[in-house]
Amino acid sequence: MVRLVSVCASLSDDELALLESLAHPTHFASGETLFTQGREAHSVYNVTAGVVRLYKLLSDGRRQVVGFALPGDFLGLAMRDAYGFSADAIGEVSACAFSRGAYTALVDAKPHLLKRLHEFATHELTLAHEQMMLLGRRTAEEKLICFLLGMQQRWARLGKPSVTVPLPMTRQDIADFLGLTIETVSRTFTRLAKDKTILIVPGGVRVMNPERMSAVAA
Amino acid sequence: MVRLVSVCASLSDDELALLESLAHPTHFASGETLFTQGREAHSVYNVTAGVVRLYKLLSDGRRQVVGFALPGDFLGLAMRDAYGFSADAIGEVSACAFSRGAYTALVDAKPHLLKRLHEFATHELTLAHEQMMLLGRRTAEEKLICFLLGMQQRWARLGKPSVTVPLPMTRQDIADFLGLTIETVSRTFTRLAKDKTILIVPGGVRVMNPERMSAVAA
DNA sequence: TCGTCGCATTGATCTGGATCAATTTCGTCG
DNA sequence: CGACGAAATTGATCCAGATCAATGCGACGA
Repeated sequence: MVRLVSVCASLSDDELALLESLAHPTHFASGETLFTQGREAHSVYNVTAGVVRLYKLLSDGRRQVVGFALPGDFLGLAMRDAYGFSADAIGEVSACAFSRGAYTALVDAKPHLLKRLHEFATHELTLAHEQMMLLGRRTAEEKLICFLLGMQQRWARLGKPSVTVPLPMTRQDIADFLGLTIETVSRTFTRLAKDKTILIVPGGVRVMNPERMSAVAA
Repeated sequence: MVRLVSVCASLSDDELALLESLAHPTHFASGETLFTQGREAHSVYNVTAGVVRLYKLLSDGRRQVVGFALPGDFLGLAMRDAYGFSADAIGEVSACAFSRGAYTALVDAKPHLLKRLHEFATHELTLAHEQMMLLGRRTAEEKLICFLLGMQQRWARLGKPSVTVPLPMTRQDIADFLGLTIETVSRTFTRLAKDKTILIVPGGVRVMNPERMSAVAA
């Protein structure tokens, strides 16, 4: 198995062995559901390949995408009785599943690991605060640009630095992440492309004017 | 000292004694700053009395309030080099301060405490996801109603259940929390009062029609 | 090759909440 | 009490982004 990214990077060999013994490697087809908001939380997942859409629904169908999980990300950490959001695969996804029991046992036995998970959670919280700023106070163009730069940085931290940002999710997913409509996302992309700020390519976007984009993101 | 709420509830007496020996009781006057976004993170705080406004600023002055801390809440947990947001007192505030060194030592020494802090952080993350749903997908009226019900529940969990929700923060603070303008907040309050859904009283709001409010919050 | 089904784009119009602009209310201090 | 300043309310108007409504455009199977 590929060495788990992020959380396991600082573990000793015996801790890593223990972790791997408890992990169930799992695979999900495109569009398949990892878990559903409100259902009993049976497992925690560590994504090893692919992208996962995390979202909440309102009873009338309005959707808010709360994040996109990339390889290395942990899902379902809240670990109360029920999952707080739904998760499904965008394209093919591989993940390591830990049963709730295995997870809590592991956490109790290895404070070291708990510390890493806590760091991961506080980092997530920081990102959530930035997303609040974005949702509450930024314009459509700023939202799009911050999203593109954010995705580019995340891929870069995973060892895939590139001026071409892969966007495997649909325009609707992006709209629901940024609190916009699909039409506004599409129009804003078109406008940025006319500006020569970006170039729209199949499956993603090429960053053409990073200076201007960074300036807008401030 | 009053027994610290939430995090310390499940600690043994010796752990509690250790915690108290490291805590610096601190007091802040109305409007005083606990810490500022971007500054070096020297302390973690546990609020013991009063309400704290947590917010992020954009370079052009746009503000997003990311939360209001009530007694029992922990601030500055992210504990990277710099604070991720600013915090200042709404009215008089008392808090226990822990130096960064004391905090990390404590966390390393007491996995039990770390587990509690981690639970606290994951709960915060769940609230942050709900706030994203609110900011991205709800109308002004829904935002206001969810905010009022949320504050009511939080006071209730602290042992102050009441149909009158105290609102020590300004309309501007509420607007910046909900991603609205002060005028929209004011108008929406007025409309809800005309509906007899709420009654505006000095320093807060009285919930008159909880059924309708819960229905809107869905 | 063609038809069809999901996206995505583009255009026309509408509207919820923002912005601009006065008041009004309230808390505080001389 | 009366005057001042900060916060809140209310009204008039505007506009960014939503909504409504066609197309466009691959990918895929027959």
